[in-house]
Amino acid sequence: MRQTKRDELVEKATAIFYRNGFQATGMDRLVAETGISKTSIYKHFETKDDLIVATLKSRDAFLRGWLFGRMAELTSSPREQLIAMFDALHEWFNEPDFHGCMFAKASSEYQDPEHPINREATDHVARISAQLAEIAEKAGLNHPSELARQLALLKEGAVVLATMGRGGSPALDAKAVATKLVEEADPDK
Amino acid sequence: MRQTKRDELVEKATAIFYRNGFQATGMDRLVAETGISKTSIYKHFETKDDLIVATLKSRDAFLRGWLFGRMAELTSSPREQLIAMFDALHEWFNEPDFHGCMFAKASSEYQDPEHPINREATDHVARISAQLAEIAEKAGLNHPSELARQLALLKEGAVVLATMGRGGSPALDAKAVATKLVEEADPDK
DNA sequence: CATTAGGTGTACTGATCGGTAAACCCTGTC
DNA sequence: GACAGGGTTTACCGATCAGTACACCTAATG
Repeated sequence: MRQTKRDELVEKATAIFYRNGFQATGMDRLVAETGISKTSIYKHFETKDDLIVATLKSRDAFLRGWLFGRMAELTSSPREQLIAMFDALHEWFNEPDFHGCMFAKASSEYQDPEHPINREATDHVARISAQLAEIAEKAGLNHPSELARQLALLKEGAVVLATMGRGGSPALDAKAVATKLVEEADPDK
Repeated sequence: MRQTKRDELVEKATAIFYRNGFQATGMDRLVAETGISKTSIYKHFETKDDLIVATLKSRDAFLRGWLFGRMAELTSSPREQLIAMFDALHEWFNEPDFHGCMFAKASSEYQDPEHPINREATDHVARISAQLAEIAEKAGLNHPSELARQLALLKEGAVVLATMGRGGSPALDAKAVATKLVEEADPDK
């Protein structure tokens, strides 16, 4: 019942795809870097695309778990969590192996909205937005869904600029804007 | 002196790469869809990467020209232009052949910061930020460079959500935030 | 001991990749 | 009328692509 080999494969493949890109990573390279035979890989996944989808599911669980977990670590107040998200992002951007958002890359490389890989990517951003809206609601702020959309906007923009920008601290720029937005959505004036 | 054939190639290749992705588009397909022979292509460009860089330069000139041109059409006031950018973006997102930002895709597919294709992509966002800062300065607003960074944040976030989001109007969400930011940067309180 | 499940290595398939070679075909200009 | 530049077609190169076939190994279970 242990499916450790499959898990090991997904975990290693996630890292390799993230670092190296999807189309740019051949199956032979995957074999070489994971030490798992191609036969074995294709016993667990019918196609490369299936494997990619699995890595995205894994990454989605990890990333959302980490982000919202870190926000909860930083503060227990839902209202402050919305702002603390940008501190968490700041930490993420400054990790030495930060290479942008894996889902943005996936969506770039597989543009067809019908493609399961693209679906997985758009699912990820939808889930993040939904969680933000939930927190905004819990915080009792005005127009929680509008606020969540705006915070998502800032979050995605910060990721892009952290990836493609030249220096600076986009997460902190975003935090400044987010702070204003949250203050304005405060029902107590 | 006429380099019409080269221009025709770059123009057609830009559209194909934008619609189809870079790595996913083979040279044979480029030949088939442009009607230009491979020999001819390689007489103008040493490698596929060189051609890609040329398409990015072309797209950069077109996109920035269109965006800032449209902003100027919508209003002559620099201050209002900063806000009108999001109306222009809204128009762009709703064009039937909108497929996201070509430079984000380029940066996704060629992650190495030393790679000329990645450089071209980061150059593009840097140029946009610089132009925004220039306009903010001209508008006489407070902290123009900070404001420009925040507007760039909103712009990139809107592009991502327009590409990967599910419906909604991210450009208009961003416009609402941008309006507040510009108002707050007004030196006359 | 026999069976079975999960793993391995090696070798291979046909297709496609980026890029090249060579012969030819116009259309202008000296 | 010779020549040259820019274009064409066709065929090809070695490398790599995703995916498969097959024989073998090993450890747990009956």
